[in-house]
Amino acid sequence: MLKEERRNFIMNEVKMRNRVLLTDLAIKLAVSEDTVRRDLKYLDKHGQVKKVHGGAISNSFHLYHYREQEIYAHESKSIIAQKAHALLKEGQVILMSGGTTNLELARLLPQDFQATVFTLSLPVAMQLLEHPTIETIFIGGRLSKEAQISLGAETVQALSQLKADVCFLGTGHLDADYGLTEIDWEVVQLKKAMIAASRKIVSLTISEKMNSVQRYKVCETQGIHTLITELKPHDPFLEPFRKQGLEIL
Amino acid sequence: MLKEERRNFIMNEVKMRNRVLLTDLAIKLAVSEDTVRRDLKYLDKHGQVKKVHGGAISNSFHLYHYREQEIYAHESKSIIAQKAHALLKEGQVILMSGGTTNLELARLLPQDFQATVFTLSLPVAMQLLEHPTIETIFIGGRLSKEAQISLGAETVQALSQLKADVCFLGTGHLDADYGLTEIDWEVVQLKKAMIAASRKIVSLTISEKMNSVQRYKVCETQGIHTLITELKPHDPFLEPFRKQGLEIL
DNA sequence: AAAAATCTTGCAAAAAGTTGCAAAAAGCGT
DNA sequence: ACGCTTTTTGCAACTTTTTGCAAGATTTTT
Repeated sequence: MLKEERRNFIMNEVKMRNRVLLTDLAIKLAVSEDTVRRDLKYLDKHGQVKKVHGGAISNSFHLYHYREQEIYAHESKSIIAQKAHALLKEGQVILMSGGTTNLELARLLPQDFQATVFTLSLPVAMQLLEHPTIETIFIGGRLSKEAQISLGAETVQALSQLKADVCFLGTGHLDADYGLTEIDWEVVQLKKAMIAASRKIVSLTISEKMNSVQRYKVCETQGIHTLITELKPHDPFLEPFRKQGLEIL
Repeated sequence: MLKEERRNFIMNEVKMRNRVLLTDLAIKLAVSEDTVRRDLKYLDKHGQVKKVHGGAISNSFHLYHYREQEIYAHESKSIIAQKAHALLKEGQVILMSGGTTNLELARLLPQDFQATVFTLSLPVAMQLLEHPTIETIFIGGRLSKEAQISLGAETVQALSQLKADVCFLGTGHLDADYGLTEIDWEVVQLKKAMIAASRKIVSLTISEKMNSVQRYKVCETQGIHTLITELKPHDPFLEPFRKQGLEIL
C-alpha cells in the first residue's frame, strides 16, 4: 500500500469517526505503529488532523461547528453519504441541495476527489470550501433563515442556466405511489428547477422519511433515477421503489 | 478513549447541564475520579470550566462561541463595527463585502434592526441568518477558498443589477494619495462592481492597513465617502483623508 | 465535633512517544 | 542493467505521559 493511500485512508477514518487510535490504524493498515505515528505527525503538521497522545482527532471544527450528536440519525446519513460517493466520477459537475445528508456527503468527499459542485446551501458551501480540489459555485438568491439555502425566483432563474451531470436531492418526503413531496411551496419550485437542471437525479433519503406524503408535489417517483438509503439495497422495504424502476443503492 | 475525547465529553456535559459532578463523570467515562479531577483541573486552568469542590460549573455566557480570540485586532474591528452601525437607517439596502471587520459588523447589528443586506461573503451571510429581522441575499458565483467569497464574472454581473443605499467595503489597502488598492485582480473587479452598485461607499479599515499601497487600484481616495477606523475621528493620522473630503468617523 | 466526601501528593505500572539506526524499497543518472 | 542516492519502514533502547492507587490533609455535611 502506498504512503498516500494510507494517509487518505487515515483521513477518511478521521472524518468518519472524528477520532482514530494509533493501534487501530496500525492493525487496519498492517504497518507498524511507528509508521502510523509518522503519518499522523505529518498530517498534523499540514493541518489535516490534530495529533494527540494515542491517536488523533479531527480538527475541522473551526468556522461553523458541526456537531455530530446534534444531527439526527447521523449514522444513517453517514452510510448514505458513503454510498452516494460511489456514484461519483472525477471531473463531474454536481448539483447539491441542502440538508444534513448532503452536508455529510460534502464532508466525506475524499481529499483527492476532483469535481465542480454547484450548491445553494450555505453550510454545504462552507464545507466544500475546506476541500482542497473541489471547485464550488454558490447559486445566490434570497436566503432562508431556517434552511440556510437560497430560495426564490432569482435562484430558480440561475438554475435554469445550468446542466449538471448529477443532482443530489436531500431531505424530502418520498412515497412510492405519490412521488417526492414537500411542505414548502418555494422549496418545491427550487427542487423542480434543480431536477430540470440535471441529467441524473439521486435522492438521498433516510428510510423514516419514506412513505410519507406532504402537500406539494415535486415530481413523480419515476422522476428520480437513483435512490440511496441507509438500508441494504435488497431490503423488502424498498421493493415498491424497485418496481417503479429506480436504481437502489 | 483518548484524553481529548474525554475532555470534549466533559465540556459537552458542562455546556448542557451547566454543572457536572466528579463522581458522575468518572462513572460515565469509566475512568477513575483522579483522572476526571485532573481533566477538570486542566480545563479550569485553561478557562474552559470553573472547578469547584466535587465537580465543575460552566463559566461562559457566550453560548454560541464565535471565537473572538482568533480574529486579528478584534478589539479594533469591534470599535469599527460599532461606529458603522451609527450610519445605518432602518429599512436600507446594504451591500457588505467580506473580511472579519464586516463579519464583526454583521454580528453586532442590534436584534431589532431591520434592513436588507446583500453580501458575497459566506461567513457574513451565515452570521446574518442568525439575525431575526435582517433579510439576507447572497450574491452567488464561484467561491474563493481563501476569502470565502463569491468571485468572478457571474458575481460582477449580478452586482450590476443592484443599487444599494450603502456599501461597506472591508479590508483593503488604503492610502491618502493612491486610493484603495488590492493584491488580487479579481477582488479589484469585484470591489469596483460593488462601488458601482452603491450610492454611498463606506470603508472599514484598521489603521495599520492604511498608508500602504498594493499593485492594483480599486478607486481613488475621493471615491470613498466615509472612512471608519478604530481611531478617534480627530486623530492626526487621519488628517490627509479629511483633506481629501472624506467623512471620518 | 464527628463523619463523609473530596482533595493533594507521591509513586509505580502501563501506554505512548522519541531518537538513532539499519535494512528494504524506490528513484535516478549513466 | 548497474551502482548510487534518497526515501520509507521497522526495530530497539530510552524518555515521557497518562492513569490509578494509597495515605494523609482538607473541606463539606450532619
